[in-house]
Amino acid sequence: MRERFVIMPEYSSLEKIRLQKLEELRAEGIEPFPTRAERTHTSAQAIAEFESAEKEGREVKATLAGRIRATRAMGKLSFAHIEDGDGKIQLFFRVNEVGQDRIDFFNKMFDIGDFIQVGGVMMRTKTGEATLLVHEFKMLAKAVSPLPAAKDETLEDGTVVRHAALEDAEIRARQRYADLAVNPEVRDVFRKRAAIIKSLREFLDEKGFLEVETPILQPIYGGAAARPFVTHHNELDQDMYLRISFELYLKRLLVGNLEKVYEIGRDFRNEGVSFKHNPEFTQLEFYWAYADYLQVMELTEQMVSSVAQQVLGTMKIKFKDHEIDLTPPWRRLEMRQGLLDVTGVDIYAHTDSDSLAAALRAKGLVPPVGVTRGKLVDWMLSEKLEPTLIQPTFLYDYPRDISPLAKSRPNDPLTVERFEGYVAGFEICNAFTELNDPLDQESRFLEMGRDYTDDEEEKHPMDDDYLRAMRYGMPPNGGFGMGVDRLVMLLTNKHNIREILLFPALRKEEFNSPGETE
RNA sequence: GGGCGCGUAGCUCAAUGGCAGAGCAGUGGCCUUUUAAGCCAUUGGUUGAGAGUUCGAAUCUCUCCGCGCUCACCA
Repeated sequence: MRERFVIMPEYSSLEKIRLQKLEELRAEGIEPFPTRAERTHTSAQAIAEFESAEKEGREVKATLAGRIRATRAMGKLSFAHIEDGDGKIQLFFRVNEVGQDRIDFFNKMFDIGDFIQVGGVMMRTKTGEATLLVHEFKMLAKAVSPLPAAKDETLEDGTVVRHAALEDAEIRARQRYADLAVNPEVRDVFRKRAAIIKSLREFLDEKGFLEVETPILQPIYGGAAARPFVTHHNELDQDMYLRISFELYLKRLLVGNLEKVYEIGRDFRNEGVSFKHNPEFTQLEFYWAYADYLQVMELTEQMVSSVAQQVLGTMKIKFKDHEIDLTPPWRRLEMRQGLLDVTGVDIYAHTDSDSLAAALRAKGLVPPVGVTRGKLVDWMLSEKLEPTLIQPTFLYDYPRDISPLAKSRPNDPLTVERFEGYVAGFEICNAFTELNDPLDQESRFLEMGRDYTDDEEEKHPMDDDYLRAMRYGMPPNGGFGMGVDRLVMLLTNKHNIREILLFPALRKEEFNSPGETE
């Protein structure tokens, strides 16, 4: 199979016309991509200043810069809307101010999508719209390819209907630049995303946590059960893994007497892609010395609700058909009880996988066969319980055998102090009282190694350096991990991770030449 | 990776075996307060790619490419 990138094999007819305009501009001595631009006001600033000035009968001069989104040419008049970072504003070109030649020039040479600089005076049109009456204008950047421009229609009741908007999911994701350029609400999603991350950071900073950066390229991966991406360092001549979690490095810092640490960054997992999974995703983890999972629970509900309050101005959010209230305290549900409620089976009464599977089948359920007890519990959880957890819920106390880095409950070796936070039926975070006994940790590594002998990549590899660190002494601590993308989905009411990632993972663009197949 | 579905003009969509179309965008013309501006005219297509069935394929079949949904996987 021959591979190559698709590099716009040929210009379309629309593009050829625009290229011709480029040449004509240059022939007239006009640079279509000038080096510098000027601007005195954004669209919103110009309108705001005009609205206060017009009461006093004061004139507002403004130079604006932005992208042409619509034009309406009428012979001796032209109207246009440009859009900048603050919004849209109408331009009014009139023969009185600029002369017929410049009107014709604008109509002929300027297309939707072009960047323009306009200087003039603010005024109000007959229909009452605050508008810039243009005295002078200048091309800032010509768009060679037509933007997939939409038209906005404002109905009587003020609602805006967008016609022929770019909707193709593939083009929107692949050409996010075009999606952002024509769909303003997409820009808002990413502004909100930035605000959420900033707010998380501020919350943790304010609580005295230290933000740190740990290696993305790691000689040994760990901290989660996931397949890693493998790469190679040439000079060191060794394979490296892209991290699947931050956990083991952050906990090494507790050994180093840093008591409260966190990191927000990218994790990489070489696994399936779905509406809630991307191969690289943003994770928040923190570790808190001398705290346990109950304290982490309280901090979690404070953190998530305060982020919502700060970013959205409310703790009551909408997600799909659900009205969700993030106000603390959140419901706390012991996992054993939760599973008993939805399946009628008490996992504590069945301490091996055969017994538990039999009990489930006796209730008419169809659990997967040939798996560990931990996996059976996981199945009960994800199939039966999770979908019912719409309002924020902490599910707590998990089986030890699916939690190799969590600390057992005192006097209950089969159960660990762990919780997961659920909202809208999906998991947003995972936390536990961290295991800090180096000898116990070593035996857990060995245990996990045995469980995954068939699948080399997924097993927890022994991390000798981590054990060495633990042997110096690690304070008791509570740890926390949250998929930031999931939180962003929740707070923006987007139901696909692709909607809240600027550049989600997609197959490489390539094509087979006619007749050539593998 | 499995199952189901989709792919038609720059964008949004029609055409279900019988001449590939519409609106917007574009191009030419008219128009001094428009705002999906309007009116007249007009350009634009390898119907994702390739093969097959048929007198005839956007439409039916197969292969491939891409995307979506879903299952599996996934702390």
